[in-house]
Amino acid sequence: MTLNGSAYHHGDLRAALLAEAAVMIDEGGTVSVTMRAIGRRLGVSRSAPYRHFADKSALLVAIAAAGFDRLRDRLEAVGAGAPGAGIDQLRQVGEQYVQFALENPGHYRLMYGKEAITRGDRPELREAADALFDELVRVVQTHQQNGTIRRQDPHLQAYVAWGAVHGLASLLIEGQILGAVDVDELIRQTTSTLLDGMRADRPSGDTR
Amino acid sequence: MTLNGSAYHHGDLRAALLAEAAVMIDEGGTVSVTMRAIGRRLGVSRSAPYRHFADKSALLVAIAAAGFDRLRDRLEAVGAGAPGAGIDQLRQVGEQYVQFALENPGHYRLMYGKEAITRGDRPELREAADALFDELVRVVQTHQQNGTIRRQDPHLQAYVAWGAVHGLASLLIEGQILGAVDVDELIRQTTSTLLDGMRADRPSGDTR
DNA sequence: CCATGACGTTGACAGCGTCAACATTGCTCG
DNA sequence: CGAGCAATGTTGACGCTGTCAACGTCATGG
Repeated sequence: MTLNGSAYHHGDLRAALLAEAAVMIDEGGTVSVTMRAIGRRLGVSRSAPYRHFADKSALLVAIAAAGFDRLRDRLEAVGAGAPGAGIDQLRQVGEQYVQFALENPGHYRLMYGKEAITRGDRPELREAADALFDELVRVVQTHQQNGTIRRQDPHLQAYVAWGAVHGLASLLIEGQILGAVDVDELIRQTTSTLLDGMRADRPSGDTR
Repeated sequence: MTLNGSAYHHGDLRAALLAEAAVMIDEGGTVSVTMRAIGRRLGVSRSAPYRHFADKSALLVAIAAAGFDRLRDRLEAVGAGAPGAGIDQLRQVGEQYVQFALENPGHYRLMYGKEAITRGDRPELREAADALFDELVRVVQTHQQNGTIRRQDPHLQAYVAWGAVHGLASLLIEGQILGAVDVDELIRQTTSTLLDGMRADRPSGDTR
């Protein structure tokens, strides 16, 4: 690969496209991301991006997948410090999850919003999302073993937890939560309620 | 108003637009909804819709707001039968919430996805969403009073519950939950965990 | 009975995603 | 070292979109 290249050949346009699109997402949301506009901002012609991504959706998929990777890294880092620690660690994982969404609302929306990403299954995206979920399952299993939470199908429990933090993150990002609510308190309350429920010795009511 | 009208004047185009757009949303998602396509399908010119909606976003807002109304009606209906009943009623509210999303994925996405709806605050949409949340708060208060769940700031608790069901619904709709998971069991597990957490006498760990 | 306003249509414009044809470059292999 | 090939970038074009302006057409109330 060429480091710089002439004015004609960009050098590393692929990386530049990803970076610029990411900036645009944070500035004006996925809606503002336009193949032509990215090119314009990078001083490149409108269809140069098509040398690196089959279509707009492929570009967005790459960015979304990278988002899943970053989020997974962040959650992994929580457990890295004190492996197998207790309930505070579980709580931290949940809080970091929501925090990530709050810090990168545009990215987060893109990761979960199928609207912008057409054309059925993009394996790259699926794998990145699966890797994130696997990390959640791992965390759940660890804390089942040390008795922090009830023993139970870890996949099921991981989905429940994922849903809780994702839902909160989503509501916050979409501006559904206004009023005089202390966001930090709401996050803590959510993780507390969730963990209490995951710790309870038996389900409320029968499982039918 | 005219009941039928000639071939020129449609009769009740506004309602027809809303209905047709709703159908299109369920068929192909919000992406497939196009001002021109709606007109085409209704045998009307491409800019006829602009006599009834200022722009595309206004049309989508109207549909999304109607969705919130329908969802609220559905949740209200759960409580109407046996006012103030116990934990089974609470569970039912949660399950009906998720069920609504599963039955109307396109609508549900539109209701919560700010992507398709531009131009800042549309009061119509905000009011509809607020009305839904108010209903959730009411349910929470009722069940606090009859001792089903812990007494606590009802708004906070309603947000937690909303987040949990919304998150699950969202993950399901976006196809994040695959594998050999029994969806019904997952829904039950989510409501069980949530309700256990809302019932616990004190938060896990201090509230800090 | 006719003017007026509500409703519908057509023409036009700019912006978009994307393809095809073409230009330019750097790297590889003889 | 030089030729050619593959990678990369550009321009032209097409059909689609949202939306505005100018223009028909109709039902209705004064």
